[in-house]
Amino acid sequence: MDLKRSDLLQGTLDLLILKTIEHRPLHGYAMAQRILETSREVLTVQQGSLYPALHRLERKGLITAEWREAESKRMAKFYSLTASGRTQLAEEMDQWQRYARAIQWVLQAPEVAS
Amino acid sequence: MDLKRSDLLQGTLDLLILKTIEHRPLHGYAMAQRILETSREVLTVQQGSLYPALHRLERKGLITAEWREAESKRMAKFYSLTASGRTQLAEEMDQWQRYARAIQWVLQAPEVAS
DNA sequence: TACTGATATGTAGACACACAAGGTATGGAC
DNA sequence: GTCCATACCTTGTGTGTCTACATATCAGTA
Repeated sequence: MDLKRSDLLQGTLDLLILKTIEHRPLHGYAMAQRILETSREVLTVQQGSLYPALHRLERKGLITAEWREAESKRMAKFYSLTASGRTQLAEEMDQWQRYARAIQWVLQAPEVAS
Repeated sequence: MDLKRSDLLQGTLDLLILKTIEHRPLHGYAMAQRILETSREVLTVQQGSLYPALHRLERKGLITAEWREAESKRMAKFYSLTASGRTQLAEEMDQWQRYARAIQWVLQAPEVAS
């Protein structure tokens, strides 16, 4: 009924996840918080998007999981980048820059002379 | 089989189309050419994406079609923005800027102190 | 004791949309 | 007469995000 648009552009979630665990392992819940925080409250990652994405990335061998105790004293699944995950991250960052620049060019294209 | 990734991020095609006909009506085929050109060969709009998108936008009342003779002397369907299409364009440009900025923030987030 | 809220993980089903692959037709060049 | 660029279109498929739901633990509090 409402015109609610999807929060994330399809294809960018993987990039966000990989980037967020670039420097240290995090569990899913913390990733979502971290992304919300670093995006200054703009990007909300839904749990129904996050967990399937994590499993997908794990199946692809880009991240690995390990159960550890979180700060909260509760067990949580910490994910970290694999070597190929790191390569993938670099590629996806590159592609994003390229893509965003291209869109920008279209949006700023000078009006054509009639 | 090949790792061919999708050329366009889902959700951005409408924006590209609306922007491309902002200042003058164009037919579908020409839009694709124009987007390819203004994006400096980065963004390729497939016909199988373009035409359904045009029909979608027309159904939503954001654009209107009119058969006219093209430069090529052949009949072609020229699309132009409606008033609500113009509003939508402004909104989508806004949202894109907001979104791209947010991604950028995540990608440039300073490493957390351990 | 029972409750509430934040933490933490997960699944099932719906839906949107870009894609590949196929098709039709016309006009100009050769 | 054949080929290519132009111009339109549809069908089916896959991917990925969303909503909604289910489960469990722990801390604080009434």
